[in-house]
Amino acid sequence: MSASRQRPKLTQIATLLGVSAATVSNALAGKGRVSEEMAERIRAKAAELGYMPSQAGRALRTGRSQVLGLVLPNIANPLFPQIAQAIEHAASDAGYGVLIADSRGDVATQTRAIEQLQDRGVDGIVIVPRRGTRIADIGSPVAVIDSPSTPGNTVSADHWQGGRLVAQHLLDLGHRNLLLIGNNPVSNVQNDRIGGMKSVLTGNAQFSVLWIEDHEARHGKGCILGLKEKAREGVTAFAAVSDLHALRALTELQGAGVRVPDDASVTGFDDLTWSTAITPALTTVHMDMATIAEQAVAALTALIEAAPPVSQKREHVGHLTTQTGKPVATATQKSVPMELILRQTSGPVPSKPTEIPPAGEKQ
Amino acid sequence: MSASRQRPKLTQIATLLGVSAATVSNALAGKGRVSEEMAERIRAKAAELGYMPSQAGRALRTGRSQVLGLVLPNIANPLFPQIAQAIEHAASDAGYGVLIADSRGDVATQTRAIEQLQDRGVDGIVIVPRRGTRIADIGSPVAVIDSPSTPGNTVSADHWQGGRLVAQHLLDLGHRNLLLIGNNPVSNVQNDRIGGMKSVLTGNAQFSVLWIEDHEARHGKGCILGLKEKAREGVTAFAAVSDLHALRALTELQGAGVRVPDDASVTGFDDLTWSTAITPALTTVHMDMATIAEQAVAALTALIEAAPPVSQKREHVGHLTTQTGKPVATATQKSVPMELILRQTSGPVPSKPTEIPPAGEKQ
DNA sequence: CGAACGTGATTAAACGTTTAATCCGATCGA
DNA sequence: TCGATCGGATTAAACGTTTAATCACGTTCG
Repeated sequence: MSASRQRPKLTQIATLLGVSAATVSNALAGKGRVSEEMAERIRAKAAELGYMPSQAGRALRTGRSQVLGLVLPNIANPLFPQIAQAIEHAASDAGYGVLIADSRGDVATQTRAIEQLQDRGVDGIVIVPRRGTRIADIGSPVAVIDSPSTPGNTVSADHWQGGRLVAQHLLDLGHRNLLLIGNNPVSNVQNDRIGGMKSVLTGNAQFSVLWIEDHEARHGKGCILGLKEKAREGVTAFAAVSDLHALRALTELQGAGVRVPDDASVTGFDDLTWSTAITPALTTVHMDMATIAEQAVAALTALIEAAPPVSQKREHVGHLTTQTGKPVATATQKSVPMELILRQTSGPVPSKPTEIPPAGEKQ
Repeated sequence: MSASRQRPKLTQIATLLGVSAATVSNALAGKGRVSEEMAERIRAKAAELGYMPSQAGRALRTGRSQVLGLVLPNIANPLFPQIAQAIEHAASDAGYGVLIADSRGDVATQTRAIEQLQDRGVDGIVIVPRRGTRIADIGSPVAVIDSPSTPGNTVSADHWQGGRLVAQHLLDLGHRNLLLIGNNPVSNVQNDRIGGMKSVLTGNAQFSVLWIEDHEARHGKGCILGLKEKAREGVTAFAAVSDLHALRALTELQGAGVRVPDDASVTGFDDLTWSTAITPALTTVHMDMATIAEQAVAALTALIEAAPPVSQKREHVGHLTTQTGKPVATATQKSVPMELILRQTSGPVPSKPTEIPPAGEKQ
């Protein structure tokens, strides 16, 4: 069991079998004209030696690195693991590696991150843009994951439909007085979710919207949201646009003596990992990240294959390439349905008016 | 403002200035013998053209890709964002890109992920091993982030000291009856944390340990932990080895009518992003991931520089290279102190025996 | 004054792969 | 039987960079 001493290269296989390197390359790629018998022997030898092509050599020749860049608004975002994992799987399945980059929430850093990825020679970039940002035309193939209301080559979850889902669920449970909790109206995603919810809450259902950043701007960061009072005023369901806010609501209510789901229901969005780890487990709306990532990567690879490698003598220019040679973003708009995950924080509206213990909490 | 048409290459700068490509390369690298005047002109031209060297060409020649691999036990792990972000920063500062790989919790996948990274030509690998796994000698330079009790070239937080920190804090608050909550005793990290706590809890303080996986094996996954009963039996502090478990404990206690921190204290580990978003905010122990990542990357780059590129004719073998030519892992063991973050879930032990509302919760 | 030296630049090879162009026989059709 | 065709393999160039070896030339020293 001698450990692999040197990375075997094409010429080694070639000389060992008495053929040329080109033949070996062709055989392994299944491209040129190689006899089936020869091809078989070559594949066998390659397997025996544990041959793996040098990405560097290949990249240099083909102009393709087989690597995608993933730029995120903020790696520390709790949703990030889901995204990264899904993209990594999808990319890996498509034969690509994933290089990560962090915009650290900063829009300047975001463009810098993109440039750095390009310098590293990525073939394409998946961007989850900082909220409110639009991705201008950069030189590389790009796929954006955001919300369907983002223009450009976008794939995303159908946040609007997700909003409808959860609102309908609460309606079905009998709730008629809801509080929608969001963080910041600038976010396309949050707006879509809220919009979806609103679109269902017509007729005799009433609701109001609490934007946390507004509230904190007035009362200080990390302040109490005052949900207990809301509950006393008759709100029986708290629908947050993110599990994070749902968690905040849940703990604030529980700490104030409001029983969930007996006295009030709480729902979230995103199905973060810990949403089953809390008691009661959180009712939420799940993004099918696997599908989203798959579509994003598929769109990206399509773009990559369509565009000629950057520095290639193009003799007879195809009728599809633009003047600049940039890939024509086909601007596909795909949206993937979300799924309601029923757990324990949502329940039927209480029959009698909720009995909330008197005030007197410190802070 | 003509957009960069083609990626400029060395020879373009060279011909434009009437010198050879080698001189340009030397000037930009600051290596060979180039007159300061010439170097300046070259740098200016390079900047003007926005020249960026082709990683492919460089990698092929030097055998170095300037990319590190990051292998994680499970990308979906909530701690992952912190780790990934820190590693990405550190690597970026050191001039490296970061390629991610997911072991999906599976040990077989872990080795496969490592191999894939190697095939992609990474210069070194940072591994956060699946719990209980030992990283055997793979061909590449490796840095492991786990716990100090892991053998090999490791850097990690000082989980033991972190345990001491939080236990001492609870002692100082007057708690004498604690429940330590862990998930699985196989984890080095969790063991260290528990061990550190235990080491402080001597004398008249009593405690017991609850391993969640054991408990769930008996009562079903996601079951109630029975903390209310513990509280009634006199436990006043619940110290979890992870914020995740702390959150579970907190919500279970709150839902059962136990006031935190008035009736009981709860503490966690890791300072996950949402730990300030809950009410009351979670007292926890923070890992200095930035420093850990920095040290891991530093150790890795040192190893990389020390080891000769894989396929280089080594004529006069240095006296340091081993027979196999593998990098001699110097097996540094660095541990970075943790920091106690005081928030609202920990408070003084209640003066009178805790008044817990009667049982009667529905599951 | 010739040899040694130092400085600044050039030449050429090499990294490992892909691919267009080419070559060599053998087979086939006319 | 000759030319065209085709299958199967080879040759050679190219991708963009780095670097050891070399060169030209002016200076300095013995």
